[in-house]
Amino acid sequence: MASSAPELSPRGRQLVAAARDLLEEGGPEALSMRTLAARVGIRASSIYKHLAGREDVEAAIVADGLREFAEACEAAVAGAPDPLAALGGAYRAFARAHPHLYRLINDRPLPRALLPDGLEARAAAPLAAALGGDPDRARATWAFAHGMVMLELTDRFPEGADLDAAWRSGLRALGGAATG
Amino acid sequence: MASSAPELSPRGRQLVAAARDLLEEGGPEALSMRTLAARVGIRASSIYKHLAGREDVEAAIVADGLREFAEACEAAVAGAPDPLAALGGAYRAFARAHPHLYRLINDRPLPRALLPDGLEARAAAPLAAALGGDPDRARATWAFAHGMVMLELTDRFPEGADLDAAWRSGLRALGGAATG
DNA sequence: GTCTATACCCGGATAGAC
DNA sequence: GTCTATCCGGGTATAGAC
Repeated sequence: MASSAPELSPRGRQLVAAARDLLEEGGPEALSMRTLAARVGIRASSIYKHLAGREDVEAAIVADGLREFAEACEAAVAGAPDPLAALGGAYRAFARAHPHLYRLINDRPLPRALLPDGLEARAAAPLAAALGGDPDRARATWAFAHGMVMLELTDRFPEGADLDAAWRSGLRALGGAATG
Repeated sequence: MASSAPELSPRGRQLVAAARDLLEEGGPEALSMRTLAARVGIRASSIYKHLAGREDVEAAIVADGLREFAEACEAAVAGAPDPLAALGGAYRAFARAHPHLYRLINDRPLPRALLPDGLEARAAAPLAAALGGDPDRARATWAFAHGMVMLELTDRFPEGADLDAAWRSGLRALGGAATG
């Protein structure tokens, strides 16, 4: 079972926010204890009064990002005529707006022990609801969305590929009735 | 246009093979110029007589791995009654057998300038053929396979999830006729 | 809580002797 | 082609003064 993340001091929250900014601006290489300290005007050694280390910093960013992602998905499906299409659009939009954050969250194992209880399930719920209770189809559709986003972010599609059309084609196929 | 990779000396080939072993055994962190040199019994500085640097080493591993992947896909579809299912099985089997190699190849931009001409296209051809000329559906199916593999490798599916069933569900949906 | 100073580890890469 | 020696950079983390 996941355990709730510990409360952070104001300075701790400031550090996490600055760390996220550094990550989103310059990718993982841009986020080091030294650069993070410099961003908030202290020394690297002082960070350890507020956060246990780099893993703690990253886990806090993941928790914030995952919550925002869940909120975006919930907002997208609310009242949408085609929830699956709305969800796909929100998924892709989040990844394109926050590519480094998306990869920090989704491209490696989750730091589950450092995340708030229930957050992972909350993020997964809208897709499960849109697929109407077929968990295999929901997982397949999640994989499709994650794969589309990762291949786009890593520049793997050929020049001129119509990614909107690929999204439509995939969601149309996967959104149909599951037959086994 | 991609340019052919330069020929390697026997020592160069030995270094690339050793580098791939280190990667597959211990992941990216296990592959450094120093560990690589130690593996073949020389000093790190001597590597630079055979390879331009780390990027060169990684590109050579990618080229070898991508060729092997293409061969595995070609073998899987040859004479298979259900080419798409065969391709899916070969795709997942390769990723599970070589997780670190899979990620080196597929989880970041390709070093196209250092790869042999035509290799990227060769690796993509079997899937395009299995999807019968619908490029959008082929891209969607590629994304599905990549997503399934990445989510499995990064331990993102819930405990007890039936991944075989998710693969079947996704491939069945995506393999149907494209309608738009 | 922050500082200075420091320690330790790792990495990629180069110069020049042999 | 290999070596030694070295440089530079990065990272995490700690001790002790203030």
